[in-house]
Amino acid sequence: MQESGEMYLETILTLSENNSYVRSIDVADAMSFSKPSVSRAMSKLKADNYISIDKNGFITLTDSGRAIAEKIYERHTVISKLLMSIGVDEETATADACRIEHVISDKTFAAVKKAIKK
Amino acid sequence: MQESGEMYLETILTLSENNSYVRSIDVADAMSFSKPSVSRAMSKLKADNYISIDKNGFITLTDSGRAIAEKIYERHTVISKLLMSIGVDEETATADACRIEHVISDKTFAAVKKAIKK
DNA sequence: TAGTATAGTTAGCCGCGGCTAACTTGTCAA
DNA sequence: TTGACAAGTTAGCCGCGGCTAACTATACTA
Repeated sequence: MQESGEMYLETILTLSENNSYVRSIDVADAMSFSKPSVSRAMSKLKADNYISIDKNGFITLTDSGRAIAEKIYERHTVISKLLMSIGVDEETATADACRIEHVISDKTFAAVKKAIKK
Repeated sequence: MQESGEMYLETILTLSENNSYVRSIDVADAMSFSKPSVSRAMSKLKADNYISIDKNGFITLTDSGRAIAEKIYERHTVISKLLMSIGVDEETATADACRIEHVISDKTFAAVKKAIKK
């Protein structure tokens, strides 16, 4: 799983929470990517069994896809909060969290979660 | 400046501190990259005036190259310390710092430096 | 019913940044 | 002097992940 795949899954998850369905075009709009870029990405995610797509083009996360999406989303929220707690403005914190969330190890994230509780 | 360019400059800086000269082959060994990969990267860094290479193949950072290398190196050390201070083991902290150092904004890094003083 | 808008796909381009194979160049030792 | 090793370069391959152009298919509307 590459960083880009994680971003697609995370986006599908957040769109799912706010809408009754998610299509490729919704992902494309949300991420400001072209339709073909998203179409190809969805094909790969489907081939790897991270999402399924019904005959209407409605996208749902599989268990393994959801596991990744939720993992990344949790990191996103925790890292954002951590950054804001040390004085980073929300916009910057969100943008940076979006990049950090993909590159830190499980060990480090566990330590961050522990630290933020105090 | 891409992440890979930053890594090359940072590596050249650290090699410079420990050795009397730095050649492409030293960078290749340090980063476990092939000679051609480093050769091409050095050509680009030289074209963009981040390094100069003398007739012996000895590489030195220009002012702009050094500025970037030192910026990244400072981030590396600060982030490593931060992670270790919350209980991450040194190896993991170093590896993760190596990735985080390239993706955080100046604003966030400033906040991290401020926070770590306390 | 015909025209138009929307969604998706296919084909193919690009820059990035790794790689190998193979060549050149220079140095040093037998 | 020659042969071998070390360093660097050139040419070209690859996967990644964006992109546009152009096509198809569906559905709504005039």
